[in-house]
Amino acid sequence: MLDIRWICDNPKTFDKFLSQRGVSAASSVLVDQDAKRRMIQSKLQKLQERRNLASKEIGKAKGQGLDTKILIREVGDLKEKIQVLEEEEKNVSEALLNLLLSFPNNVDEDTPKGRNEDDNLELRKVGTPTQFDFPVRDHVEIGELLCEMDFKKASGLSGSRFVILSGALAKLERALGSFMLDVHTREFDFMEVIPPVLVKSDALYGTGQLPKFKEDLFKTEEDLWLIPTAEVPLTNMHAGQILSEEELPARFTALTPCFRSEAGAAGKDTRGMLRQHQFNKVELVSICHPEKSQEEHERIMEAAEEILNRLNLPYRVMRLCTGDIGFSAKKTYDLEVWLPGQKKYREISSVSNCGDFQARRMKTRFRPKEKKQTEFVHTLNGSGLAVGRCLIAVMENYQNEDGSIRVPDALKSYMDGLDVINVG
RNA sequence: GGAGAGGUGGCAGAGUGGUUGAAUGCACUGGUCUUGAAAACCAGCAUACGUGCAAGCGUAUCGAGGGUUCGAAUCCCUCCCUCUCCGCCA
Repeated sequence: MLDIRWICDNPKTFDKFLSQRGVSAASSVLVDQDAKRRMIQSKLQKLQERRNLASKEIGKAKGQGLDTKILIREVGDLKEKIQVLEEEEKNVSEALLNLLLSFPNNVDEDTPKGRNEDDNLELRKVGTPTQFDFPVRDHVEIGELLCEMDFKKASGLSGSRFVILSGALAKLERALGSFMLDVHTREFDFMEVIPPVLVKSDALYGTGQLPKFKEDLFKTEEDLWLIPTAEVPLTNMHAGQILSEEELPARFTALTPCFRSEAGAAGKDTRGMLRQHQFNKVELVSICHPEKSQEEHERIMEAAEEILNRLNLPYRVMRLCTGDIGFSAKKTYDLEVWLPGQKKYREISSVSNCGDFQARRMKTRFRPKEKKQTEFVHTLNGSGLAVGRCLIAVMENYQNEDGSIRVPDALKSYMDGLDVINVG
C-alpha cells in the first residue's frame, strides 16, 4: 500500500508508475477521495468537540444542581448529525482504503522497462548448461524409471497437479530442504521457524495476496486460507507491532508446503511437477531498517545463490522488468536454474524488496533511535529455494544414461552417504 | 467440545457512568545531587488521524464490532483471543 499523502503530493509520478505496470492512471480518483475524507472528518470532529464540551458541562451543572435541559437538547441534536457523518466518514475511508489496497507498489527507478517476462534483464550466468553424451530425459521420465514419482495415483487422490514422491526421491526432497535450512541458519543468520500454513485473511492482506489475487488461493470452510508461500506467515510475524531498532533486522526462514490454485495458469506447464497445487519451499524473509533494505536484498540473493552453487547447478540471474515484477515488490531478482529436460532456464527463486509497501499494510513499524516518530520497516522475501523445482533440477542435471541419479556432494550426508539413486 | 476466569499504556496493576488518555509502581529518557557510580529528588515518556507556517489545538483508540446514554474503560449484545479444570486427540 502506498502512502496516500505521497500520492496527493506526487500524482503524476504515481500515474507514471502505474502505466509502467500496465495499469491506467488513478491519481485523481484517489486525491478526490482523500479530500472528501478529510473534509468530512474535519466537520465531524468539530461536532464531536462541541458534544464533548457540552457533555462535560452537563456533568458539572448537575453537580451544582442546575438545570440542564437546554444543554441536553443541544447534544441530542448534535448526536443525530454526528451519527450521519460518522457513517459517511466510515464509508469514505473504507472506500479509500480498498482503493489503496488494490494498487501495486512503485518499482525502483532503475527497473528495466518491459511488458512481460520476455523483457526481463539477464544480469549474469553462473555455470554452463550441463552437457550429456546421451539423450537426456526429463524428470517425469526419470521419475517413472525410478518408480518413485507417481502422478496417476496422486490425481486419484487429489486431482490434477499433485504428485506422490516415494523412496529415495522423497528422501532427496527432504534432504534438499534440510540442506537449505542448514545453510541459511548456520551461515546467513536466519532464524528457523515452523509457521502455520493456514492463516487468516488479514495476513494475506498484509503481504498483498488479498484482495487482488483471491483466485490463486485455496480457502477452507473455516475462513482460513492455505498459504501460497511462507512469505505470508513469516512477513506477518511482527504485524501490528512497533519494534525497537535493535530488533532489526529480523530474519526468518521456513520450510513449508505452499498451496496455489493457479487458476490463471490452466494449461501451462501441465507436464511434470513444475507447477503443482502443492509444493515445498524454503522461504527467506527479512524485516529491516529502511536504510538497510538494499544490502539486505543482496544478502538474501547471496543465500539463495549459495544453495545453487553448492549443488553445482547452472543458473542465471534475472532482473524483473516493470511488466513482470510482482504486485508488492519494488525490485525483484529471479534465479533461473538450467533444466536439461526442457533445455531452458526456469524460475527456482524470486527475491524481492518490498520497501514499506507490506509494512504499511500490516502496520509493522519501528522506533528509530533518537526519534519520537515511528517509521515503517522494510520487508524482503525470497525463495531459498523452491524445493520441488530444485528436485527437478537435481534429477535432470545429475542424471545418468540408465536413468539413475548421482547424489550431489552437498547432499550426501543428508542421504546416509548414498551416491546414486538407482533405477529400481 | 463442556465448565469457569479474564483481556486496560513497554511491563505490572488501579479504575463499575461525568474534566480518565487513563492512578500507582517498574522500565525508559533528560536534569539536580555526586570525584564517579548507586540511591534520592525533579521533569518527561502511547498510537493514528485532522487542522495549522509553527507553537499548538482538536478527534479517535482501555481485545474487535454493535447498542444504551446528554456522557462509557466502566452498563447491554455479538464475536475474537488468553488462562485454569474436564473431555477428546497427534
